[in-house]
Amino acid sequence: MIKISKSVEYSILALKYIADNENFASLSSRKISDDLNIPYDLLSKLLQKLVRKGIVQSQQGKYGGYNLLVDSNKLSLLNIIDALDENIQLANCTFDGANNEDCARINNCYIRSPFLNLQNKINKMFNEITLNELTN
Amino acid sequence: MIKISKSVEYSILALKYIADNENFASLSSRKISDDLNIPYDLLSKLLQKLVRKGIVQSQQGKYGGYNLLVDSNKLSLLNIIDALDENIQLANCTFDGANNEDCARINNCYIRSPFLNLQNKINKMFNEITLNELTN
DNA sequence: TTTATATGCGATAAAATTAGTCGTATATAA
DNA sequence: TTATATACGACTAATTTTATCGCATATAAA
Repeated sequence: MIKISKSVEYSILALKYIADNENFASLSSRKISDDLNIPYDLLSKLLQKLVRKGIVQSQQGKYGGYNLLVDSNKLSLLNIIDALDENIQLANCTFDGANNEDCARINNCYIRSPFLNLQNKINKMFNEITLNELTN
Repeated sequence: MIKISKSVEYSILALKYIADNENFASLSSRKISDDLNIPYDLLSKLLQKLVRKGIVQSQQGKYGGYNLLVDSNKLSLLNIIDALDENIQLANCTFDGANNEDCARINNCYIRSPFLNLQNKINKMFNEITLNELTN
């Protein structure tokens, strides 16, 4: 429990690798995949999502690849999680507008509100840690 | 991602329910299960684990049930997670003594140490929130 | 001492989530 | 024109989580 998905892990690894090679040619997903030992197809999809969210830029064709569009001191872990359409949700009901379909106990539940508080704290923590701080 | 398992959720619900009824007869797992809408077999096992860890006390036989052994102001979320043999492990490699079987990249990994730091922060946060604070 | 009602617990099954793969289309520099 | 890249939906596999089953043991009350 409380784990970071491989998608997020791979994305952090790749983003850092791209950031560190910004001054050279752009890195292809094939090269990132080979160098970091990340499954190629999976990585490609992650990078495509990051393109759509404006975090990286892609160049198709021969000698194509990816470049970082944002400052790695400003990109937070929460930003990355968001970009991959994931989220921090401690329980089925810990989001605005949850109803009985999400949890049978919701109407007289004594843990939902404290869980929401805790979730907010974790969100805040994840929003305060940047890509640079996530790597050494 | 980043969720609290049903086991932990059910345990918190049950522990609070037991705590609130401490002055009456001890609550049977059947009653807790019925009242809180938690699968009976699952809840029983969770309570059995909590007995083994000294968090609750059980009384078998007719009119048996469970009683809390610890102060609900001192029992932390981390204590409960521990008692259920779960843990906060952000990645496969974020524990002492992780090796190549846990991650192919471990020897020149630039995210392990920051992940460990983040994990420690979450552990600390979870150790500071008590059963009382987890309920309202 | 019998009975009803509890907990104890290993084994297994079902469900859900996460991770990984495949096929095909499109883009583009050389 | 060709080689090398990204784009992306559909699908499969693996893992983890959640739930169930069957049987054993304990004990208070009738």
